[in-house]
Amino acid sequence: MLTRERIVETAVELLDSSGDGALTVRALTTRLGTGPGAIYWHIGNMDELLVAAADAVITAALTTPRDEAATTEPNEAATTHPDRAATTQPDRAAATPQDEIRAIALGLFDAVAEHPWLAAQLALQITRNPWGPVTLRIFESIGRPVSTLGVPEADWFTTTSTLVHYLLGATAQTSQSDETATRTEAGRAEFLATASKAWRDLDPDEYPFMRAIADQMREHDDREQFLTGINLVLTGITTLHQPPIDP
Amino acid sequence: MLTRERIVETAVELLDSSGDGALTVRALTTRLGTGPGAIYWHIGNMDELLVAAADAVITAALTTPRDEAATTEPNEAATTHPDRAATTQPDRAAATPQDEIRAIALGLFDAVAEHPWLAAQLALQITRNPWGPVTLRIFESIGRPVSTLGVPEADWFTTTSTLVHYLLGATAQTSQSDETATRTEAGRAEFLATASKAWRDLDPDEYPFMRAIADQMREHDDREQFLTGINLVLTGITTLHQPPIDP
DNA sequence: GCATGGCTTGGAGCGACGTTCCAGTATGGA
DNA sequence: TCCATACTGGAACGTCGCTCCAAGCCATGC
Repeated sequence: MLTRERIVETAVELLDSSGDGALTVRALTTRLGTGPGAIYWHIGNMDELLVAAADAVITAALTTPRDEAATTEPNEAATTHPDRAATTQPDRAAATPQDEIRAIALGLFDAVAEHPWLAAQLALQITRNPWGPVTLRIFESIGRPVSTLGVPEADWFTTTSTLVHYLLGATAQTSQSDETATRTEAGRAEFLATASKAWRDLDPDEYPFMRAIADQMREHDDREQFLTGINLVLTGITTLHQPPIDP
Repeated sequence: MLTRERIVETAVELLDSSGDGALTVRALTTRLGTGPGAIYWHIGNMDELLVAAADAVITAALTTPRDEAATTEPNEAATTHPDRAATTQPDRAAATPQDEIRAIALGLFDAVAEHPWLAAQLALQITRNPWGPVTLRIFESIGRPVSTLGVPEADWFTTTSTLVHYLLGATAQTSQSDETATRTEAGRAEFLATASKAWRDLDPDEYPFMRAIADQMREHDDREQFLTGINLVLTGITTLHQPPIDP
């Protein structure tokens, strides 16, 4: 029996294994041993399928407890800390709101790193339908800890927007689409060296700044830089909204 | 005579007038009164044409002096402040680096608002080719004032990245793709009211935060919120990098 | 003046895509 | 047993990016 879930699942598999352009109706039909009519009975649209695929992966990334280690058996991790396990998101509690935000952001960052097609999809869906299910979910996840951050309620929307926008921009650029090259450690090092050299060879009149930071480009780590950016925004938030008078 | 510039120019016209999906090779051929072979003689690829179109618009947005008023005759504005006029970008000088960054960011924001197709293109190109000409130009423009901000040179890359990533994420989401509806003032108000109501009707268990900020959604202004976000990041930067010891 | 050879053009056509249409099958209730 | 409804998969349509190629253009050398 063909179900919407099975189609979405297969779509994600296709995207994961063969990249952006691999998700075609024809590829789905062969993989599922069926015809286009069957697929369009369950799914109205190719775009709708892409939204569903992205939503599935994002939802998984947002609800999975961020344990940094347990990737195969999340239940096992849950038994490690059996108290506190009643909440929706088992671990992660007992941390500062800042820690929560960092954890969620890193979860999304890693999800995009694991599913390179997700970067383009996120970007596209956010421009085409700014408040689709994907944006909504991310906003809610980031907004919840923001509301416990001490920010006045009137600024919740703007503050969360800033965080989410940074997060989306950063994941968009940092998703190595050049898969094969950047998959390995050596390939990534080579990529960085090449880019760094390209910047150094730019026109000094037109690109003085890029030339100045070419070295930093070669030595930087995407994930670390992402976290630094999050911390920068968090610092801005706490600086603006809670003056140094400590209770 | 057909030239690459003429093709790019026509491509921008097509995109501006008829939106995202209007730029096809066939549309170009009819508009230019030629055939596909002629076009592919000057342009290697459809993607390459899209990059060129985006680059053209972005470059224009980054080099135009941001005078908020003078759109037709930039030279006139230059005479207003005749000193300092020797730099590449006539006015804008004599301001703080923060002002410069705000001006550049708003310039990009307005460019995306004026060319709605640009949002999706920026997002796509940045994920597909993170250091293409468009990203490079934006990075250089933002990075230059950042380097005069008092941030230690070792942090220039990360700091500029944070600003650019926020900027890209914000413009991506804030580009009303739903053109006709949001073009007019009334249409936009209706759009906001509808979205706000949709948030209020969400499941209280799953989306408590979105429900809490539904009102702020209805009353917010995109451009203003964008600026607030920029200021938030700028505050984070100055807070982290120059301790309150004032010279 | 004229032939030559390299740019440049535009039309025909190829393969692949998303999508629709529809004849057919299965299944569960009357 | 019959039938309505849910579902399937193959054929086909229109459009897309792109390639191929015969013809045109035009400056140069003879």
